Amino acid sequence: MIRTNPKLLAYSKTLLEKDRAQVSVTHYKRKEEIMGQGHRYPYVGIIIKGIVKCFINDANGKAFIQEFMTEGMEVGELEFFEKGGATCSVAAVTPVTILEIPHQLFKILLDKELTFNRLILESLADKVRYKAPRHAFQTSYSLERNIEKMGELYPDFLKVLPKGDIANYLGVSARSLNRALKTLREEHG
Amino acid sequence: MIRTNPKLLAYSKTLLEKDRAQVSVTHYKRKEEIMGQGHRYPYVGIIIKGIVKCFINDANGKAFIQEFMTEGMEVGELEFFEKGGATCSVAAVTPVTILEIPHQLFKILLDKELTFNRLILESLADKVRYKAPRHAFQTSYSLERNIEKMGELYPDFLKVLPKGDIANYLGVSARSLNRALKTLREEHG
DNA sequence: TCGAAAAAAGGACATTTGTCCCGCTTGAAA
DNA sequence: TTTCAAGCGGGACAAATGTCCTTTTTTCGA
Repeated sequence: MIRTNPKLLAYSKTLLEKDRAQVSVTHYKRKEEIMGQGHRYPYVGIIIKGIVKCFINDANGKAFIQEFMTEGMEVGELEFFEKGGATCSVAAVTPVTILEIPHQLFKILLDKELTFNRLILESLADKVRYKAPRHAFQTSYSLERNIEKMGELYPDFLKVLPKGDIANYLGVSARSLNRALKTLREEHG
Repeated sequence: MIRTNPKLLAYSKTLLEKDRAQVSVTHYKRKEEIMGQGHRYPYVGIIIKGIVKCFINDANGKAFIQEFMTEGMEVGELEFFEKGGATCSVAAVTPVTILEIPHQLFKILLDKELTFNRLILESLADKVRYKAPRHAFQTSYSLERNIEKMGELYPDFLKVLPKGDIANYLGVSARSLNRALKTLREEHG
């Protein structure tokens, strides 16, 4: 449930050596905004370290978290392909390091480097593939079952992620999340 | 809410002329299965005509519809990038015509034809981009509001799509859908 | 170190949605 | 034409979730 992309991370590290002059690295503190819904950025980001949340703000001010991401995941790549602002906001959940690839370089790599091109294609395919079961599961099973599932995928989630974020990821209110957690506590340990 | 891809449709039509010998065209009847979850197919499909639903079957036998798709949309492209079966099933909602591009040809086009490569990248980016607001909206607003939204995006949806499919798309039971439709009828016309 | 602010937990009640029915309509196959 | 399965509509009740609020705990900056 915290997505990662080892191949793209590895490629990013070679980029950092080979094309160091053309890329930059930025650090973000916990809770800091990395990208804002509707804004535009002249680069594609790749997470080198830390955990981010990618979310949409609805009209009522509530956030819906699409996914949590960590090493090797891209942010802002959708905006490279379609002009127009970001559809999601991205914020740091833990301290985060981002590699920024300027659009200009991104285009060159995409057109000239078959390896890079394929990595990006696979990364996009992966994001599409992942979203299907994620949302299907959530609407089909009980909240308790979904929480257990998170625990299987990432045992430390309760320690690392704030309750509010977990609730927003599951698409329920904080109250419902608490209720479900209590039920689970009473059932087993 | 019924997704389409005009650019890829246009490209497919040129493919049909230029590489006619290497591609094939298949017709499907209403309700017929085009791809089955977990199965593998040696080609990528592009919808030339008709409406399909792309869905996941959960353990309880209920279906969750990811998206409805029509002209120019791809099916089965995710399986090209990762070996392993399809994550979704695809079935015809109306009579459907599919252009089948064998994996072998798909690979060649992807590697040699920059235009095609870019179309596929954009198509994937589009699928990712679209899923964020779709699911965010659904969990944030009332069922009635979601139904109204469908009406704005596709006025004929109640005539074209079976009620059961609409309910599965919205992630609610048929009973809830009916209730909401009744409420809407009582409110306005 | 203290105090304000944020996060967490949960009570009480309202609302929404699901489940399980039953009866009506419709369309395709015998 | 008859028949039967599938789709549609809705009643009655149960279960899940949201809203609003209060209290406690934690965190972090002055």
